[in-house]
Amino acid sequence: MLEPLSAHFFDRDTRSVARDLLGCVLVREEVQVRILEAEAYFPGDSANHAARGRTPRNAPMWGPPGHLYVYLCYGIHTLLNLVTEAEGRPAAVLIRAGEVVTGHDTVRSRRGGRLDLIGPGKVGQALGLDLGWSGRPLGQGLRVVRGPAPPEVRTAPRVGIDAADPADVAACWRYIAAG
DNA sequence: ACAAGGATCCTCT
DNA sequence: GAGGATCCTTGTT
Repeated sequence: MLEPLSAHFFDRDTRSVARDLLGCVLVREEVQVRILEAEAYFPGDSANHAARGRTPRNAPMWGPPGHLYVYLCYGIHTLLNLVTEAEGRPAAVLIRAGEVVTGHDTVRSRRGGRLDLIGPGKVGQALGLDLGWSGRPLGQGLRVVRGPAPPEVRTAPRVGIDAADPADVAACWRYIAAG
């Protein structure tokens, strides 16, 4: 449970990483968040931010695995992605939901008294992330440690990607811890 | 330099 | 269940 995930963990198929991240725990200082839901975005995927080429924002997705890709959504929410696959292959896992393990008081103060972390903007807020975290390697302020795999994993289409190709919209590349 | 829009969340009806 | 918040990123002039 205390073993931090190495870059090696992220250096493989993004969908496998997304599934295996369920149950693992994000750790920043006293706050620990167990990952309950994640989505895979990988090379050749029209819903991927990287699908239209490299820009300053999405550049971390091309970088080495095990780094952060943080971006601002709707001007308000910081969404946390963990970069996967070999350097040069733009891919990442979006952390869509979690549950607070420790640091409840800190999360409440960051979240206006709330503790629920169902939704990617809430996860970023609970961890106190901003755009300055994008591109940083895991281990420098934020790390992920192994946790027990959930008893059951469900899959579903990804959320909020209606502009992508229909086949990619329909694909079940969202992984949800159940049970 | 400008305009459009976004891998969302919260409040109010 | 609808709508507003809010600001960065991007592509275009």
